[in-house]
Amino acid sequence: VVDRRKLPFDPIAEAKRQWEGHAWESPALGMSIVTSIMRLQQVFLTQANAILRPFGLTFARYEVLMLLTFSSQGSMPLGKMGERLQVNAASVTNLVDRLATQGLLTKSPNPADGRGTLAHLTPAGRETAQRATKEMNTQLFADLGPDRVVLEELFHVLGTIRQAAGDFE
Amino acid sequence: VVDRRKLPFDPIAEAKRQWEGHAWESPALGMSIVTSIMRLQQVFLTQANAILRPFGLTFARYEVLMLLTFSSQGSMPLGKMGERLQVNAASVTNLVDRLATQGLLTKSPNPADGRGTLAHLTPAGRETAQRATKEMNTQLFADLGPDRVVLEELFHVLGTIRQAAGDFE
DNA sequence: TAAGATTGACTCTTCAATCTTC
DNA sequence: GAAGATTGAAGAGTCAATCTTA
Repeated sequence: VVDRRKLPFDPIAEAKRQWEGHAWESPALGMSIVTSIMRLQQVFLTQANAILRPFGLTFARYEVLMLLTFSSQGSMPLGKMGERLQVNAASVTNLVDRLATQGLLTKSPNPADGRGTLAHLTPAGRETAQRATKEMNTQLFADLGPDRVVLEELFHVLGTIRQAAGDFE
Repeated sequence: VVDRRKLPFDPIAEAKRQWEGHAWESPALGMSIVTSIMRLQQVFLTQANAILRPFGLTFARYEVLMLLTFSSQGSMPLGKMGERLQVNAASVTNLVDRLATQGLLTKSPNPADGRGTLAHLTPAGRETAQRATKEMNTQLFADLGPDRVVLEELFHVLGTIRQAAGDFE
């Protein structure tokens, strides 16, 4: 599984230099940050999926499970889940169906809306989410590198950019 | 195309509060940052692909083109491209084949290694990359929201995290 | 044996089209 | 008509297995 070899230099910093040398001084920084985000997402996703594999989960399905865990009744309409997770309705259907097949949640018609569907966490789903979170917390979330103060500031800046990009109001 | 509706609050900040309320105070910040990165990548990717669509490109293929643009000869072995872009060899094959079909690059055996393949930028490829970059610079990279000083610091912190995650040495 | 590249299977994502119900 | 949900198609990513050459 050593496919993504470690480079002896930062390829994005190198790209930034190239950009600055091609009369693109101004957007070079933005390009570097967008590329860094893209790369970091891949790294995190790979690590998360490796941690979640023993539980039969992927990061996308883990997020669905955690969303239900945090809901008051352990259930939620599919449309609301899509809003919260910011994913397409088609993705929600796909993820929920897989989790239902795994017995981690059940689907049922929404009594409040004949068009809607409700996803409801099963005891097995709650149990799996709990155990998976323990691993995610220790193996991925606990230590990203920089210290707490820097990470607090980072979270704030990322929020500002997400807001500027229209992710929320 | 208004599928990803804008929420009146930040769903990740909400998740952070939930995390902190479930005896996971310590990893809550790391979870929030990982999730923010995941979400921001989706937002950037969607915007980038919308900008690149008129050129018949996707962000992944655009990166391949730009890498070749910056190489001295306009050509590079596929394996080296995978290292630089930090993507799987299978992805490189796929992307290069698509770009070759579009006439934006050509494939040829590597004279220095009988096992290898070289991708070489065509004039059309160089032209397309140049025009696409103009749009990417003005529509995406030029203004991410925060001012220059904050973005410089952000780029540095992201680099630290990528390094801690083993993206480069 | 190891490295470069390719293929096929699987997951996740979006988009477009469709069906049912409000 | 609009909203909730589903389906199918296309793109991109991983992994595992394979083929060829060093």
